[in-house]
Amino acid sequence: MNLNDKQKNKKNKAINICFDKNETLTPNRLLILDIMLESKIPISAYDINAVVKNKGKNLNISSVYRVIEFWVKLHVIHKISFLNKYIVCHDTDEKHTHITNICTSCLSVIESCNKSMGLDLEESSKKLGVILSPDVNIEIPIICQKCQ
Amino acid sequence: MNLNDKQKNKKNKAINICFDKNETLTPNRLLILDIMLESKIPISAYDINAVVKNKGKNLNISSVYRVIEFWVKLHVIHKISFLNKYIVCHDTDEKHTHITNICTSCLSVIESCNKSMGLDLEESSKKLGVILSPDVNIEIPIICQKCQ
DNA sequence: ATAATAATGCAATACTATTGCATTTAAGAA
DNA sequence: TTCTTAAATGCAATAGTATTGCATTATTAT
Repeated sequence: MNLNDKQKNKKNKAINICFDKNETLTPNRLLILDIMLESKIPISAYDINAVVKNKGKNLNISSVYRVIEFWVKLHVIHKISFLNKYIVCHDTDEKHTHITNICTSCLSVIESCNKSMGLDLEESSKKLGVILSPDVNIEIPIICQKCQ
Repeated sequence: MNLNDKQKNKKNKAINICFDKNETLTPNRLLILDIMLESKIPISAYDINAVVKNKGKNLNISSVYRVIEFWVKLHVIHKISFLNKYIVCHDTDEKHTHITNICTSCLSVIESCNKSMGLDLEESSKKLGVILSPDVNIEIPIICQKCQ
C-alpha cells in the first residue's frame, strides 16, 4: 500500500521533526509510522504489531509501545484514550491544543483546533482558575456526517 | 466514613433517578455508590473492589464492573478514560454535555458545563458538520490551582 | 406459591501496557 | 577504522483493565 500526498507530507514532517530534535530515525520507527499513516482510523498497539507481522517482520509488543511512546513525545501521534488506540496527528505544526473528534460509529477522525472552531479552552480554563496540561489532546466523541 | 451534605445530596439524587427509571437499587449498587462518593478522586474498578474487601465484603470483579455499568447508564457516574477510573457525576440534573477537568498532578476533578464556561461544543460541532455523541463526557487534563 | 426476570458469583479469558535485564545496533571519539 | 558508549530492541514475565458464558441466587410479578 502506498501513501497519498497528504500522508507523505505528514511522513516528511515527522522525519523533519526527528532530525530537528536529534532523535534517531530507526527502521522500526519508520515502519510503525508508515503503518499508522496507512490506517484511516485509530489503531491499537497490538493491531500495529499484527500488521508488522503481515509485512513479514516480528516485533515484541514492548518495542511497539516504545516506538509509540517515541512518536507521542515528538507530538507526531496521539493516544485516543477512550479507544485505547493511536492516530497520527493531523498537523504537527499546530502548537495549540489539539481537539480530536472521533466518530463513535465508524471511528473516523476529524481533528480541529480550538481557535478555528470557536473553542477557546485556554480562556475557559482561566475562568476556572486552572491551566491546561501541557500537550493536551481533547477527545470529542461525535457522530460524523455519514453515520448520522 | 460518613458522607457530607453534598455527597448525601448526590446520593439521594442517584437513588431518585433509580426509582424514576424503575431500576432495582441493590445492596451492591448502594455500596459501590457510597464508596465512589467517599472518594475525592477518580477510582478504578479494582480499587473499588479493594475498598469493598476492606469493608468486609467480597465481590467478584465482574460484579463491580456491572454495577459501574449500571450507574454509567443512569448517568450517575462517568468513566475518565485517560485514567481508566470512574467518578460520580457532579450534577446529574444537568442535561447538557459534561466537561470534566482533571488535574493530572493531584487527580482532583472540577466538572463544568459548556454553557457556563463559554464553551459551546454543540455549536462548534455543527460548524464541523458533525453532532456530539449522546451522553458525551469530555475530559480535559488540567493543572489545578494548588498544583501550579 | 410459582414462574419469570434480574442480579450476582465464579472462573476463565482477552485485551492493554509495563518492567528488568540481556543483546544488538548506532553514534561519536580516538 | 576501531573502540567506547549510549540508545534501541529482544525477550519473557508480569501487572492492570475489562469481558464473557454459564451457574446460582435474589427479586418481582402473577
